[in-house]
Amino acid sequence: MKQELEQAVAAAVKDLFGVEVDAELTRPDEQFGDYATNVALQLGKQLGKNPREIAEQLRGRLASDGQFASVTVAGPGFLNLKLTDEKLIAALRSEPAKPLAGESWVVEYSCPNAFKELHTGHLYNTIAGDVLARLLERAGADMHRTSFGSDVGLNVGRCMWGILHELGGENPDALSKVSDDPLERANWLSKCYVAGATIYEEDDAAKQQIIALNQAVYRIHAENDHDSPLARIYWKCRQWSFDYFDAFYKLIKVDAMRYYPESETTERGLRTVREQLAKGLLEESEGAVVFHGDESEHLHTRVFITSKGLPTYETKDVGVILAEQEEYNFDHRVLITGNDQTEYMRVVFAAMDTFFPGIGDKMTHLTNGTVRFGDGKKMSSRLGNVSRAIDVVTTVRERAIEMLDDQNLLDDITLGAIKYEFLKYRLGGDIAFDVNESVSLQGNSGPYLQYAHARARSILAKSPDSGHSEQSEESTLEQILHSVQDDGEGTRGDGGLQADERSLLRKITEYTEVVDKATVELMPHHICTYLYELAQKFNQFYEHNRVIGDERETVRLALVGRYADTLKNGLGLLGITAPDRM
RNA sequence: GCUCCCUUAGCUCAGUGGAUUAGAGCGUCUGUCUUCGGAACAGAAGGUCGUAGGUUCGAAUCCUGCAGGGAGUACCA
Repeated sequence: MKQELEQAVAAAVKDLFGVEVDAELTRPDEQFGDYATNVALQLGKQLGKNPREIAEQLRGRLASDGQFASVTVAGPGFLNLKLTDEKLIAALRSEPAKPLAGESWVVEYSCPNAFKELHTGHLYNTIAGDVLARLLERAGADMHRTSFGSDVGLNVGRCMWGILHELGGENPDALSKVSDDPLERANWLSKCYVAGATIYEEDDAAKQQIIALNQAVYRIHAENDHDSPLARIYWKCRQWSFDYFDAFYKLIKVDAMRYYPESETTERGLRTVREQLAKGLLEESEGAVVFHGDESEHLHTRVFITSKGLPTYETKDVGVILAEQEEYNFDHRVLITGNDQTEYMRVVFAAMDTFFPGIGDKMTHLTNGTVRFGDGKKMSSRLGNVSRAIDVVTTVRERAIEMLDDQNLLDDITLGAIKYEFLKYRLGGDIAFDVNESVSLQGNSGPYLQYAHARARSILAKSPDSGHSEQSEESTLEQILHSVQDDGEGTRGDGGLQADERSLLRKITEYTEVVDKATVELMPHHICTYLYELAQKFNQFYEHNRVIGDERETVRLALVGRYADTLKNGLGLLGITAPDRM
């Protein structure tokens, strides 16, 4: 709809002044109209004419075109366009665009390391990634969700030390004493990790053991050892970690990702890096293989292979990117990490683009900020004293239990609260996660919107033909059109729809524009902002207008139905359920 | 030191070239209502958009300096 109108304005400009122009429409304050454009101001300079005169001429042309109830010139030359009611109703037919149809997209997110627990940063990152993937998928992309983490390295050595300590040696059978529950197993592994990490700092003998264990794990991979006691422990606990990831994703109801363990991608990265070294695209410096970032672009130098011959994360990242490219032949890859990796990733992307010219344009790096809690305290990622993802879920769930009558809705509300609380902030900056606010039923929260939805559904349930409360789009549309025309006899002069009805309808028609914007900008928070405004608009309408039993019941029911569907769709895009009752 | 990011109401945040009153939520204060789910609605108070300049018909939004905060800055991830 918006695009169609923009073309109409551009055509009018072409007709009158013979110039091509990108007529961009914005949504002005409601009192000014449904859309506004500043083309006249743009043209003023170009044509050497007074912008107001240009606007006046355009106004004349557009006013006669039939789809506008009014066209006005305001201020220095803004054009405010108000659609006819018929046109506004017709706008309900437009759907969000599918510009990515036929394209292969990879979104890489979550990225937890094996042998460790997911912390709050992972939770935020996972929820953000899940929603972005869903937005892109809705836009038509052939979507591939991936995740990348370490299953080798010093942190694994630390954990293995703790495991052996717990088991009393290389004693794989003793693992049977650990719980069967994936989440509890993860907790057990985490305690082992903390024990190892602590003693690594404090005891030199243990430190040497951990270093040896780390090397042993590399050997297990190199020799494909599945038989030695240590190998049996390693593979089993690694699998526990993977099972735990899946269990947690299931718990928070996000789609599973294809997980690339570092051990699977390192070799490819290493091979590639050595090839690039041979080509002269990387350099040897002080015994290490490094990439010198272009200083004019403020890129720094990073080590890809250490002087000891070990691959760094840079090399492993090269490996994953290539693995994803081979597996999915992506047209675009979106990576989401914490914002401390911004500069690091710029160098890796620049290096990749040097190795494989053009691939840099196919990759986008997004970041999520640090999560703070209500008291403003930041989390430390050292030694395991981080705030765990599971603790956030548990805490919010406890609050939800307190305030909920129907405990069957516990998952819906808990996850709605958590997801919305993370998603409502613009992606990139640090955020404050307020447990109390997240579960609040008033204010800008997930449960508030879920409630707003349930409230509307209950009205629909009271309607005469409540048997099919989720009517097809066409029948809803037809109903509104029909009713406007029928009821219109007396009120035709002021346009069929009453002010409050029109105002709600106008807001509903913004939905597709907001979804498009959120997708193009990769910014899900736009949807949150919009849904909240939509709910407020509905409350205003509902406060002042009776639905059931009113003579305008048919129109209003159709509006309420359309509102509820829109809210539900929007929440669905955010991965939040919309129960019919609460 | 250098590089990048951030600074909008008491708190948490939207708004990132457009206007007529810079918007929300929470908190504070006031009103409405014998409720189609009031978990609502209406209103008030609260901001020289960190600061000083500049560009522009027009700046919270772009540029520069400064202050405060954060991150990164070669063998960690």
